[in-house]
Amino acid sequence: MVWTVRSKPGSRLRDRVLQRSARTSGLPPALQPAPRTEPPTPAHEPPALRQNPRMPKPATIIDVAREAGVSIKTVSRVVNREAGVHAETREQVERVMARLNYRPKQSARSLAGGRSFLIGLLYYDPSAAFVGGVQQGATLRCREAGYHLVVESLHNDAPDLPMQVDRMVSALRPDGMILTPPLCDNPQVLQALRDSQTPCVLISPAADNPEHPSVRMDDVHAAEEITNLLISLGHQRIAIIKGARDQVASKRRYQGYAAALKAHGIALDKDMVVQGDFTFPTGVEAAYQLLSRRQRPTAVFASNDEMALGVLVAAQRLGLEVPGDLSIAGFDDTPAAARVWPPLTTVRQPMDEMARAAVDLLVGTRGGEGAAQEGGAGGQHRVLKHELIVRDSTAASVDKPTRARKAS
Amino acid sequence: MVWTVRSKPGSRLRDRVLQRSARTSGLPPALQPAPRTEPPTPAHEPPALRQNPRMPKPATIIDVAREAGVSIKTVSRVVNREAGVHAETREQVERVMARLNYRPKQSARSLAGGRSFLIGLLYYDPSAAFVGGVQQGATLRCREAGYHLVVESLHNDAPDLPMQVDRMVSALRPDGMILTPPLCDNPQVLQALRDSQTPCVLISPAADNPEHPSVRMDDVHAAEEITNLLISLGHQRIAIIKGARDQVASKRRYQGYAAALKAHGIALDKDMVVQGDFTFPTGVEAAYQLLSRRQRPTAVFASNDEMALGVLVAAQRLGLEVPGDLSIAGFDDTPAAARVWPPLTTVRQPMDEMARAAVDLLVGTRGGEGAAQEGGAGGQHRVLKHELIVRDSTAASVDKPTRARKAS
DNA sequence: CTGAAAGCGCTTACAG
DNA sequence: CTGAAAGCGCTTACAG
Repeated sequence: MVWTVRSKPGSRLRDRVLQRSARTSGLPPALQPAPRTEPPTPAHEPPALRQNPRMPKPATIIDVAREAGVSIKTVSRVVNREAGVHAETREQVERVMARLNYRPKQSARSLAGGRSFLIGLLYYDPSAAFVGGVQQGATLRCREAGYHLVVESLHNDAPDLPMQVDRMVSALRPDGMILTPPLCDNPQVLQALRDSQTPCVLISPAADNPEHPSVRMDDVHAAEEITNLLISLGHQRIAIIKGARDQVASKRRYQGYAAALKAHGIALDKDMVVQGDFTFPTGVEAAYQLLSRRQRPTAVFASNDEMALGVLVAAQRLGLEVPGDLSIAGFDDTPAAARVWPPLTTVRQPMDEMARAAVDLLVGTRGGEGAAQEGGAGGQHRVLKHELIVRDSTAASVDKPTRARKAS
Repeated sequence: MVWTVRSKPGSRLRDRVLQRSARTSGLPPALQPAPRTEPPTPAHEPPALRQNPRMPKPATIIDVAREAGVSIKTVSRVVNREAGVHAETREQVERVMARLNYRPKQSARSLAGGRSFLIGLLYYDPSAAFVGGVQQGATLRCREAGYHLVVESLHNDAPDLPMQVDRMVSALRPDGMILTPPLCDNPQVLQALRDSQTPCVLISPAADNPEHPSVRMDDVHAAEEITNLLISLGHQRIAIIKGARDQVASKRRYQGYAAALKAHGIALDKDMVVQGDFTFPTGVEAAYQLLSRRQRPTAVFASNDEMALGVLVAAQRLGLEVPGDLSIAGFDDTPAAARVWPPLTTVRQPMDEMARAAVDLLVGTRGGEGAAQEGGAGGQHRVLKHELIVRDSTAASVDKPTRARKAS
């Protein structure tokens, strides 16, 4: 069939610009196109929540382009801070964007550009202070970088874990994922993420994974430092309450404890090692055990603050003065650690910084240096500095004269 | 200018289907189009995170339509569970979707359909167990409903709060927002949300807002019940430790306490009322005050668990038996409440259910009944049932004979 | 330094 | 019950 057309069909862009202009043309009000009403509410939308239908529609890139007298491509360049835009042009566009209160729509950017501006955070135990700290750091860094954080709570042992992960990444196509323990060590989760080609960063994984970058702190070293502190205060009988058996952090903190003792020539006494599981009651229980020994410890290093709090409560109940009769050190620097009496000596995990670093790795901020730093086939492993927080729950041993007030 | 074309231009759809088919045509391998390589990595993307470039692209609605021998519109109907698709057609499409592992892309659905499938959660204090509980319930309900939860941490007193809110909603266009205290009572936040026409649900607001639906529990009644419990155990000198002055929950819990006393003809003794601020140390401090009175209370109702824990520690330190010498009741049912010894009698806030109800309100699940239920100009206010958790920190008063074991 | 065109993958609004 | 076309609001790939 032969068709004859009288003119080159106008581009869609031009049509739309014209159409929009008509609304503000000189037509008498009665002839102006009626404001678009909302489509009939679908059955699945609650009518009560539908809002004022004649609110002006948000400005689009086309509106900005028209007002600024440039092409939409140029507006796009300004929005994305691409180099190579005349300074005057840029300023003009920025002025119009501000005036129209223009905000690029993420779904359009995502569809066209392949970036979703979404970062996913996968976690297991929502009540863990650790997850909360990571989430906090991640949201703030995301905001700075123009991204948003989508959270997903998963059971580490759910049978359909891979499917849950797949559903999330397939629908949202996040630009990256942040995994916290124990999910960051779950092979099924990692495989699902690889299948979907989603970049991810592991936070405090059990072991460095060559396939994925990770961010963590040095638990061994921190535990060693805190034990050194106790030793430097003159303590010789230093007990440790170990954390949950299935968590790597437990093992690492114990390692640091043992290393410090060894370095100072203090024999590791089995009676000074009690198993806990990171909960308050096991701290209490362990303390009762330890404090009833013929040779009582003069200091206790609990593998986390919650257990340290248990030790504190048990000691006070037994009529012991802290730190007069017993020094107590924890790990984590939870909010409660600073609030109890006496406030706890502990280690602050840099959860916030770990999360920020993870986001940086994913969105590529200072990705250049970061990526070069460590090398490794697709994996770089950052170790962030922790902080020893010395408060009043630790003091010089009653057995020996004080040697120093603080250590490393 | 006059153009002559030899055929009606093919629709974009048909072109694309043909183009895709060509890839699997009988052409010798050498002539087949090369697999698309990733575009050169932009400066802002970390090279280390780019993945295998020749992974097959995910199936689109067009692939499914072609394989199933239907139009994309029909696939769309199946995906959205619209009525009016022949059963056989539906099953055929579903089979193909499963085989191709098809997942609709949310950015495309969002751009075309105006729904983002995103729900926003705005919170202030990330360490609050309350927020954690709400988030947990919200993520789970979102997953069930095919939505995702985007979290945003905001300072309630940030000068640019409205802008921060606006940036989020303008970029993401979430289908709804969930606000927790104190943000749900912040006029600036609410105004910004109204400006953007984003539906929102308030969780536990200070007062019912006629403009927005809300979900909460009945703090007054819960406090009354717990006080009744203590009264029924024979206690007459029941102290209360009030919560932070600026939180409505504090006031409501005190109201319930006072109401219960009045109903039982017990005079409100000013010496039995101490101000706290919801933190552990104020619980300890208040307990010392109360327990040093000439007329010591036999029971203490702390306005939250954290303060109740403080009372517990203080009591034990003073050599008092709990609950033998002193009954203690808290509020919140935090994880610690069940773990301390003795475990705390308290009230469980239905945070999970509140969050789920909020999501339902926003996505319109059972919106029909929900919306009709309460009426109100655009606002419906749901009050969910709390739960009185009676544990071992409360027992019969030593002063009076036991009257009952439980109340209401 | 700037722009015109095509396309991302869906849904809406119609038409039959 | 099913489908063809247009369009959502951007970015990419080119071209100049």
